[in-house]
Amino acid sequence: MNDETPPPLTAAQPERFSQARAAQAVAVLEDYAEMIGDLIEEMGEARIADIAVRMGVTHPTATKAVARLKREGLAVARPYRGVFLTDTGSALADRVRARHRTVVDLLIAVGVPSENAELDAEGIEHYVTDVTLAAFERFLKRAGSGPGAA
Amino acid sequence: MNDETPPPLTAAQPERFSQARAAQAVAVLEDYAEMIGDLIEEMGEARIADIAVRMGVTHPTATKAVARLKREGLAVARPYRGVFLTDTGSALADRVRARHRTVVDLLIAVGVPSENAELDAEGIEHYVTDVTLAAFERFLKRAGSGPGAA
DNA sequence: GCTCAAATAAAGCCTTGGCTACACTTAAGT
DNA sequence: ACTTAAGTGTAGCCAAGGCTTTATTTGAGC
Repeated sequence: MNDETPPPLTAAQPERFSQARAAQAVAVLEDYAEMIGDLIEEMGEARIADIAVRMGVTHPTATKAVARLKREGLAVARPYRGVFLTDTGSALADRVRARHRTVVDLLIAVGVPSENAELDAEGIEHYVTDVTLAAFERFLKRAGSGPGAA
Repeated sequence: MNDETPPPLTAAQPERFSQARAAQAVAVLEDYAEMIGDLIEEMGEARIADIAVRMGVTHPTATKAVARLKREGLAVARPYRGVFLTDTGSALADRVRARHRTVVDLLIAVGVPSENAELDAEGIEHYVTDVTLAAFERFLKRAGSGPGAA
């Protein structure tokens, strides 16, 4: 194709984008799982209506999301009853919550205003891999006792 | 609805998610624009086939993306000819590229291994708002001359 | 100048994640 | 117990962003 033509392709490996796309695919589920976990903790159960309000979507959209969660084995629900998380779903929610906090803390630590940190973290967190998260935690620990924390 | 029932809703404002969703909507376009910019710079023009390979998608998918770019006024293309960026598209590509670099640099600065930094930045960058980007730049400048850079 | 392969386009399908409109349960009030 | 409103569910639509399959166009080679 173009391999022998003048400029040699510098091979920006497409896995990058594949990975980003894959991350995006689970992002929404993560958000819903976390939100449902919050609601259960706060109100004892998570109703479709509340989920919808919190996520800023309409009821049918929330219903669809819950259906996906059920299909993935993350949630259980009986018709016209509340939604609950499975152990897997609950664990996911906890992980997501912890990661969210770490991301927010890191953003603040490097000087992002708190309000913006919360907002940006919502999108960013889904793309923070374990390695990066670990680095964030190390940095926070270091910055906490060390010099240059903002 | 639930306002008067026992537990008071702590109002996790849904704008957060709306904003994240909106950011996600332009993320793909940004990636394509940047990629096309790269290709033009490297090879003089951006062919559909090359775009597809770089993005890790099939040709029709690249074609569709280009159609979207054209619709948004970011690119121009004549059938069976290469794809080019408009001034707007070019400016977007430049902005995206710069932002990408800043995000990668920041990740590295806080201790994320370079390989992971590149990978994660691909997803993260689209959610970094101007305010946060500015904070990143400030941090990098400070860390460059200051103490605690990893 | 014809043939044929490679590149592009066009068409049609799938899933996700939104939406509106409508149907049906539940549960509350009288 | 009946009525009725609120909450859920279902159906059907849309756009995005993938895909495969099929047609068309280009342009290279003979």
